[in-house]
Amino acid sequence: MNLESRLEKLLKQHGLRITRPRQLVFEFLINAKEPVKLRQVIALHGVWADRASLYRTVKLFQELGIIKEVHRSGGAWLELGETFSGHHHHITCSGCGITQNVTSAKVEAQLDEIARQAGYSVIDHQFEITGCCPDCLALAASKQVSA
Amino acid sequence: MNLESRLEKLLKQHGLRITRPRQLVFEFLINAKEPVKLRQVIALHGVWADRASLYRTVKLFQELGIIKEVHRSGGAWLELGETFSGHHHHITCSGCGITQNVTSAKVEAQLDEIARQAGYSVIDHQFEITGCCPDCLALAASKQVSA
DNA sequence: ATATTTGCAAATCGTTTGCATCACC
DNA sequence: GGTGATGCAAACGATTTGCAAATAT
Repeated sequence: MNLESRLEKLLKQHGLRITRPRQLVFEFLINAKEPVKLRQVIALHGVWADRASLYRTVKLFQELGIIKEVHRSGGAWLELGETFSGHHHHITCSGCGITQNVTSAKVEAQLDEIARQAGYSVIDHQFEITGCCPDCLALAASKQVSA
Repeated sequence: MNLESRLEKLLKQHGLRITRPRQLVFEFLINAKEPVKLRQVIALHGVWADRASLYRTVKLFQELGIIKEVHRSGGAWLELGETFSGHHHHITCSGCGITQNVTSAKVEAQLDEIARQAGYSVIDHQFEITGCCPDCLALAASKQVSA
């Protein structure tokens, strides 16, 4: 089943309707392929939907788990929830700003272990890596040579 | 050297002055012992300093690395920078809200490894664990028995 | 003495809310 | 027909800014 159909099904299950602003925000998130700022979503205002509806949609989607908030430098970012995008974490290039998804069973297990040793029962975890991506490293290297 | 002296030294190095609002915010962060919301800092307004000065101080401290922003659910939190508090990460109890610092060379190394395998040079990383702390687990267990 | 920082007030920005209208089931 | 969602406009809260007065070095 494609993502759009799953959205419709999920909304219907909650007695909610499929409307233009909701489809719009969902499409936007799918096409983004990486976390976006709330501001970018609200920028759809005027052309396609009202500001208030966009805010309401984002809030609703968060409650339903359709949208997940990612916390990292620069504040809060939005991406499709795990139901739609799978469990993952991020690595972001400080040069070009591109974010890639990463997964690591090893780290997940280790984080659980840390918590367990401190006597906690684990509910959730997250990690974010910042670095310089291969493309930007290559670019920096080539500039060094020619300089 | 104590923390206050180090603050004074750092400010002087940048040609900045030691003033009441700055001391106030710094003291507040030291006493907090865990990350605080910006709102809590601004709440010092009226009694001890002006709102605008508090905002300005927080911004300045972030630029100087005196204050570090921690990003996690609930938005942005503030704590003393690594120069004053050392490198660490957090585990937060979803029950009582208390945050403890955690360190793990193992996880740090694993995060570096993930980045390196993806061809990145690592600049920074962060992780946050959410769980239920020993105290809250015990409390929940005792309630279960008596119910 | 003088450059910096403060406190105040006004301006600005982002977000939420009330309500009448419109659309879906 | 009735409920739910929208769009608009007004309200709200948080943050920033200009400027004269106060303060630290």
